[in-house]
Amino acid sequence: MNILSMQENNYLTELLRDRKLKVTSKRLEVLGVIKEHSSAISYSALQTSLHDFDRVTLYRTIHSLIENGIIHKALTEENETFYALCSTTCTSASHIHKHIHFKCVECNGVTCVESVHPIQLSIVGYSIENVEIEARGRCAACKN
Amino acid sequence: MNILSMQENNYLTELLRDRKLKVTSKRLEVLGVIKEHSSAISYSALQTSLHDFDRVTLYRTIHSLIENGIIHKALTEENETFYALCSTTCTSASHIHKHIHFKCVECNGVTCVESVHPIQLSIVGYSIENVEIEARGRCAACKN
DNA sequence: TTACGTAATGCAACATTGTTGCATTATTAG
DNA sequence: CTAATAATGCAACAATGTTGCATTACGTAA
Repeated sequence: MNILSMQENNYLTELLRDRKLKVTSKRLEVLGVIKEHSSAISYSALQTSLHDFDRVTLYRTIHSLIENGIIHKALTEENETFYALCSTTCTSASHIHKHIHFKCVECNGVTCVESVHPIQLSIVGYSIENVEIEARGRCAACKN
Repeated sequence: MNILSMQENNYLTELLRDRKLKVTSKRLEVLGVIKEHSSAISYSALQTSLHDFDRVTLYRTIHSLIENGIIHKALTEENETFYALCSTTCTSASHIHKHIHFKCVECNGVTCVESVHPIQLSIVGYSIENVEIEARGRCAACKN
């Protein structure tokens, strides 16, 4: 293990310690793959990247990482689930994302992007706890 | 068949004819169930409501209804898929919804609601074709 | 550092939904 | 009414979700 991956490892270890989660090799593996990925990673890509990894362990690992505000989910119309690291402010109690999940119809990538203007929603008679926004179109790289 | 259900039937028949889809009993059944439901209906509820209905036929029926702008999909964090009738302006070419999919954390119902203010999104360098918004919270009935 | 309590993991098993190919049946246009 | 074509039913398989339980690994306290 080189210095770079050790630093990586330390960062992810802190992430888990902060949430009082046990630091296990499986969790570090999953987080490592998600973090390496520049954009959100699909479930199938995540699974493919993890060798000798029990499916149920992956399922439960993803769950606990989501529950504890370390990663979050993005859904697409095609019924794919994507995962990405949360911002550092997320916890199990406060798991709110202000960004948009953008799916590029060209390269099929999903990225978390900030909206130019803050988004304010209100619905008469309803109380809103959380809002998720999915946009579809062409990303900067595929636009031309 | 009473007069009410005949009218219902006629309305749904028109819906299919307008999109050049063959009017079949299976499609009318599916549309009937979705239309009866006051809010969006989950896949499992839809399947349960349809007796003696082949799973593949349901799958393909849903697909063609979506493709032709008759129904649309709403996704939830819990990986459930909900379906609801589109507004009358949807076609296969233009399938854009301006409303919000609201999931009530109390009654678990999903409803299509209009936002108080029009929603304008833009992301620097990206071209946006469509936007879907999912809100979570308590609906008017469950709020108190 | 070791031992213990507890949480994580691996395995088996099953459920749900997605998906394709192909033979059969029903619908629509003429 | 008939022919062309699309819809349906069935079989089969794939992907992901989900639970229970035995085993293993982690973290804490001494």
